[in-house]
Amino acid sequence: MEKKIPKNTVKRLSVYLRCLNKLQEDGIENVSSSEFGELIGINPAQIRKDLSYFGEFVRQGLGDNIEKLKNGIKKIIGLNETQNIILIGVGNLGKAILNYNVITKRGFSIIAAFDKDPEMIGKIINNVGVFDIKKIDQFIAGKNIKCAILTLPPDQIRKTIEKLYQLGIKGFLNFAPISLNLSKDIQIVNVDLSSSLEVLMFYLRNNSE
Amino acid sequence: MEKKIPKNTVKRLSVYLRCLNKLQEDGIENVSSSEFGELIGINPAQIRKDLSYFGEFVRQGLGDNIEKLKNGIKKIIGLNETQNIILIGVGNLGKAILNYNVITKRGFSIIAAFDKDPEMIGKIINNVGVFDIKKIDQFIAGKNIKCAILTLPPDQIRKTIEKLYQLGIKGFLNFAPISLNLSKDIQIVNVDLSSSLEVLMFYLRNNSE
DNA sequence: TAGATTGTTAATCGATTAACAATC
DNA sequence: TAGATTGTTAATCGATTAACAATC
Repeated sequence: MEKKIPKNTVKRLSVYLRCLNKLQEDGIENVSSSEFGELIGINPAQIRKDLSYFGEFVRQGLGDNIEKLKNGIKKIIGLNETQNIILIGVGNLGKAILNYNVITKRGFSIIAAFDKDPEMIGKIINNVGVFDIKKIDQFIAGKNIKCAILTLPPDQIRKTIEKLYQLGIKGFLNFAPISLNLSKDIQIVNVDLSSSLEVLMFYLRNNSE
Repeated sequence: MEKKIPKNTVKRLSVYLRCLNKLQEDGIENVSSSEFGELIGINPAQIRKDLSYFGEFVRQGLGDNIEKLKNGIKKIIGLNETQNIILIGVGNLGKAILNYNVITKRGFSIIAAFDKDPEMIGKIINNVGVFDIKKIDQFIAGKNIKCAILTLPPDQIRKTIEKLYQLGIKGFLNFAPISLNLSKDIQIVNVDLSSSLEVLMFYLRNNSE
């Protein structure tokens, strides 16, 4: 990647993709950046700028085909092909995510879940098998798995990341409320419910914004 | 609020709070901004600047007492007193959140859950009762509830927000992957798993950052 | 007091937006 | 062609960081 992509641009790409899908479902085939911007509440210049970072592939511009644009964004993100992921920790949250079909619709495939609880091992949840965490090495071997969803207790996160990293997995979606200082080589995205609630609370009290 | 608080400052306040709690658990009573910054990987000047927006209350500065600082941040966020919240939609994700005790530890109290499923109504999950969504009006009346967690299917989100807004609830934590253009008066924080996964995927492919 | 650490100003850096020539 | 819409440059706006006098 030649130029540095702003962090917010990446987040917006995801928003664009979702909205383009929606538009396509509604049978719309083209949008201009101004129409699109209007729709999602983002400045049209922002949209054009965001896309220009990857400008090679949509030379015709937004005004043209939604399908083309969608595929372009998918390619940027790496979702032009289905991504295999695994889930570690089949507690309440783990189960909820296994049952959350939106992830699948978006081009991800959870191909296995792992837990240490004998009660859970062997079960099948929404077509995903639960395996013994001890056997994860042999399961992963040879499969193309780039990232893992971690729905484990906080105290097991670090250990698990280190283990999976050795097995070649470098991307993590983490739900535990902890700060980790990890190798630059590891990509981690944190989802923190209490933190989100706190941010919400703040804006509720100071809602001049 | 005199000056405008940067969005990122608010997010960081939440991080600060979590880390201060951690430090306190470890028996530490004071930190300097440089130590603290080192610990959480944030520039000390950034921390001082963030806190200076609310400068009135920690005149002594970070170098002083963690307890004092913690209470200061709690007060800014509005967590100096327990915040009552409700949860709408007791599906898999709803259940997971009800069972997620971290929220409680952080100063929130989920005082009730609501669903329309007769099978669910009347059940108690982790000490939270599940009530008939139709009776929500009378339940809420007179109680001090400022925000709601929405774990409903996407197509029911808008309707539910409008309803709750009329009942005086203006803050929402939303898990459905939709973009809503709502009244400025409403505060909404979105948690979108697929979007988080997409951001993760992007950085995995372009991990020069 | 002397040293450490702050709060805040000024400088830097990055992200957003307006404007417009180039393109379809 | 004329009108619309782009991609990109330049201007603006905001957020981060370095530096330092003021404070404990």
